[in-house]
Amino acid sequence: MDANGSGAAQARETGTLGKLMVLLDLVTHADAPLRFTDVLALAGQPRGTLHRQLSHLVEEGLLELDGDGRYAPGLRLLDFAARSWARNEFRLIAEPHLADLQRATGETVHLGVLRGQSIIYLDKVEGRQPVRMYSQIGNASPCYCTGVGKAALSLLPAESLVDLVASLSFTSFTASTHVSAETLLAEIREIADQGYAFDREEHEAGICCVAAPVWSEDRTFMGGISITGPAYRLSMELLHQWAVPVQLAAGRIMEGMRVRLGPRR
Amino acid sequence: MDANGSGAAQARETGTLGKLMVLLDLVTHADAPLRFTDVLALAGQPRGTLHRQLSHLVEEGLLELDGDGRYAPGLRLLDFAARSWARNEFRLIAEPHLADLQRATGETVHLGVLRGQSIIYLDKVEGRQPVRMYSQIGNASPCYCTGVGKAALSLLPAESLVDLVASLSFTSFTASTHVSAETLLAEIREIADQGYAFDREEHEAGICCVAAPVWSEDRTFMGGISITGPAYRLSMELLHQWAVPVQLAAGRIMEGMRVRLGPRR
DNA sequence: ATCATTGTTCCATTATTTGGAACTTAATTT
DNA sequence: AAATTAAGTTCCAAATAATGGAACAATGAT
Repeated sequence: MDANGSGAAQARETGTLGKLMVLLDLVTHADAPLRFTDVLALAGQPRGTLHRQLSHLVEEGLLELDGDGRYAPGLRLLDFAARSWARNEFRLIAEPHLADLQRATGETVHLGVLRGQSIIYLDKVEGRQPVRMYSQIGNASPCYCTGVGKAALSLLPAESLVDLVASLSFTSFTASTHVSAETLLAEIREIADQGYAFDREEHEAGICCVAAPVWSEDRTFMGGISITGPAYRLSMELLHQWAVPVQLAAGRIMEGMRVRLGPRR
Repeated sequence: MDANGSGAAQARETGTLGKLMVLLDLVTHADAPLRFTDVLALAGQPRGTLHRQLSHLVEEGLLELDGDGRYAPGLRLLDFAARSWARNEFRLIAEPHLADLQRATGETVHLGVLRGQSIIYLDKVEGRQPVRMYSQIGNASPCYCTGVGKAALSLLPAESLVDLVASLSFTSFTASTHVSAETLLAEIREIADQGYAFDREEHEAGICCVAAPVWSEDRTFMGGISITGPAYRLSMELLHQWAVPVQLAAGRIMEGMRVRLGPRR
């Protein structure tokens, strides 16, 4: 939970839109469709106001209201997302290099970028197992307990890093999850020196990864790529070996970005 | 073009949100990131107003503004969509039956629902080829030239059907695309009798399919499933044979919905 | 049948959005 | 390099939309 960047209910300077987005967040983050009364309790707004807001969201297809009067995320969001994804330049450039890395290692490869306090996964290339589409793509995961997340944090200038880390609220997903700013910052410094990051079962028990940072020159995209797999198969020794190919792939992606986007700036 | 339901620039009764969604549509439907001036020309609004609206959308992560001052769809949309998709009950119930159908035929199977004038694809199960994730899922396609779309239309009560068809603006994607309400309505009537629909290369040259309608009891979901493939492999004779298994799979999905959702109503 | 809960509509008040113009910055031309 | 033009940003009184309390309807439980 609290996976997305909005986190605390801070007042945003986005007027009417901000209020509606809070509601959209609320409904999409819920574990099941919510009744009007449920939303009422969560949103803490006057009934009349809330009713109109929800109506507008439904009218626009951002939410859906089923026959039982329960609100669920709307399918129009899928259409928007499909477009957003299909045309994303960072992903388009990275794609072949992710596939190469997958073939070289046989394990699952991810591409993610930092947005607020979260890593949003842009692509995933899996091995032979039947792919569960959408499974990871689009997912927002915390930056402080994922390989890509920590790699991304290592790209931030000192001040931004401290600010961002200070604003985190740590959830202990496993026994190894960072739960303090101090230990996290210490590891980030180490990652910045080394040029690669590990996830030692910090987000999900039994899953670990090695990641390298990737960024675009204009800093629109700051994220990373990772090789992920089950801990029983990916020893720390193996992950250390893979640090090199991950960094090389990251370098090739950045070179691709430079060639593609550089001339224009 | 005009793939989603919003189609004509009809004034929506959704106040501020509606105006912002028009902008979001505009930017996400463009073929490339748009400069402020481009959006200005397309939206036809005062500069000051537009500037604030775009700022709000960017602030909320629905749009992104790169270093060159170009607006692109925001990645926060991916997060919303991933949640919308992950929890969609219709898809969850249909999934195993889609996989069965894929195995039985060896061809690609789709699940889609009608939203406005568009079919939004909720799932796709492909054969052995490496799956291009997101490739079709989330995509909005016209209802009048896809198998799933025509199957969905055959579920509508006469009056709604006529209204919807009247509001369509036909684009001739191939030589076989319906371009008139009359021929389309005639085929829909036929489909309603038969219980299955074909796409004879009407949306994409060389691609055809057979589809059967699927709906939930409360009519929240009206759509269909299809077996799709290249015309050279899928003769009309073969598609006719597959009409039976597609209809059977559709029936099993609906039974699954009844069991899962029925008790609550 | 009655009461309690949930969901919807209404409207004066309040807050936000609007749009024109002035202003700043960046790009282009002379 | 200076002048010119275009692009992008900020400001504020007027227009518009959102708010929230209360009354109203629909649903469901006792």
